[in-house]
Amino acid sequence: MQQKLLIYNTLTRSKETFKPIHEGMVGMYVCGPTVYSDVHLGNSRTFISFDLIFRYFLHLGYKVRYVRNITDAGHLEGDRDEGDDKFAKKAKLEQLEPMEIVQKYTLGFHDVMRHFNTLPPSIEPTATGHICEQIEMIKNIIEKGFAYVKNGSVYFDVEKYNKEYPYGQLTNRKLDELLEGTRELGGQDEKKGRLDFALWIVAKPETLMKWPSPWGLGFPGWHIECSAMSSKYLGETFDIHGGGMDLQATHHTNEIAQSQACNHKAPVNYWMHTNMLTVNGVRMSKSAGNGFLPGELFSGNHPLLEKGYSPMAVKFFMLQSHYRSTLDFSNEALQASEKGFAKLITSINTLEKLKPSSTSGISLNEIEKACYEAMNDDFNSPILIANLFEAASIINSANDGKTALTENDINGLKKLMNNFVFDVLGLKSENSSITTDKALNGVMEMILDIRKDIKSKKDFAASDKLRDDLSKINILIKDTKDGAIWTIQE
RNA sequence: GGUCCUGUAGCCGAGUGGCUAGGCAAAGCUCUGCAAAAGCUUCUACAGCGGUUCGAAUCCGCUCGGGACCUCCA
Repeated sequence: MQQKLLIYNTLTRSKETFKPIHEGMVGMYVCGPTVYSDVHLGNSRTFISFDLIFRYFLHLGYKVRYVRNITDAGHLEGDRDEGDDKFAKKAKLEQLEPMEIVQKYTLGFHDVMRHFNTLPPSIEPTATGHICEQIEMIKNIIEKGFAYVKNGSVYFDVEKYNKEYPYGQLTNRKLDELLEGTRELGGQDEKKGRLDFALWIVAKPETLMKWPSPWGLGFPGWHIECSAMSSKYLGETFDIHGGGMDLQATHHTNEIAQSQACNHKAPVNYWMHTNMLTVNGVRMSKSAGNGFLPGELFSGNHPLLEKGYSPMAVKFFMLQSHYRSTLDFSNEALQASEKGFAKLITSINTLEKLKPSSTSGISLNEIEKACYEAMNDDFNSPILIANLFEAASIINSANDGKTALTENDINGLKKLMNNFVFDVLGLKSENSSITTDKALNGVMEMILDIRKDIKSKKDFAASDKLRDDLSKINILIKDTKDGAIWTIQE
């Protein structure tokens, strides 16, 4: 806890020493998914990155309130503030109630997160569950004079806001520059300024999801939900707000404006943004049509995939790059991670059978220190992993009898691997003979014993048949110099 | 057009003034009835051209690539 932790803050474009508002506690808000379709792999990367951050804070002993929302209303197809929201559109398409869409994809999202072994957030609030809070906040913004009502809709007045606060501070841009980049307002547009965005949108007769408000029936704009829910659960100013880099320019910029307009203070101390997953150098996204679904990746059922990859191999692949760098997706890279991950896990298993020696040939403290230094430097997981491979190499060397480890060393290595591989990185062993099924374990022990007997009589035909037959029911036998081991192939 | 980011060995990726990650692949070796694993060793790169410096992949300038945002997106 007394360690100096550096965090790259988008606001200042530099690494800053993390100082929580309340000693020993962290308030963190991360923009969650919009649940109108399946989350793809790029979305998953963001949540895996923040899972790493969440886990590291926990490991350091912080009490963390991690809020990650579910956007289940009010997210329009375009930014024109017209038309139906994404849920209603999808609902019509699939002939379902909007809330059936929400339920379906929320469950799917949770399933994916479970596969990736991410910890659930402390609170997972939904936009539809916080309509009152959003309406209250909009009322507040109107009272403060930064929003105006037009035909049942409410818009945020960006140009007025910018006279008091720097609107484009998060992307380091001035209002004039932003204005140049936007499209002309159509004649029928209700907005006063080109950059103005909707806080509340009037319902049309065909709108499915709508709520009563002081301005009539309607539904909230996209940005207001995060401001309303983050301030409700974390306070008017909280420690960390995260999300994908693509949210920086619009969504997060508007969040700051909304909160600042209400409370006259900055809502967030540290803004953290994760970078994009790319395919052949181009960002993975729904609109580009190059999005992989996690399920396709696990099964290998996709034209661009040579085979399936396990969730942990995919997660390890992501953790081998820094969260602020783009990461390019390819079969080759994924296979490299799959093997590297297996190597790391194998070394951890090897640790169990090491015999302690009376002398020590290593300096465990140095490796441990390097691991913490890596994570304290803006959550540098690639460097952490490099150090863990260093530890793996020591373990292998000890197993070969080339390095001496005391009992203390071995226990220290176990603790190190357990802390960083399982707790901080959130990885888990996938294929192993470690099963809770006592009967299966007993039977396998017997079979291997019998096979050992057969082999010692050099009846290789019989022993190979046993191996082949077992592999047909997905139990793999490998003969090592220390005897045979078995694994279940999933 | 505007605002930024980026170019690192066959591939993926850290590093941001001197100590030159790591993984995969490849080659050689060890172990080995076979199969499969596993282990060890080797391989030294920073787009190009200038500049600053005792010293640059790292700082500055230019050129050439790649990408993001400014429109829904994690």
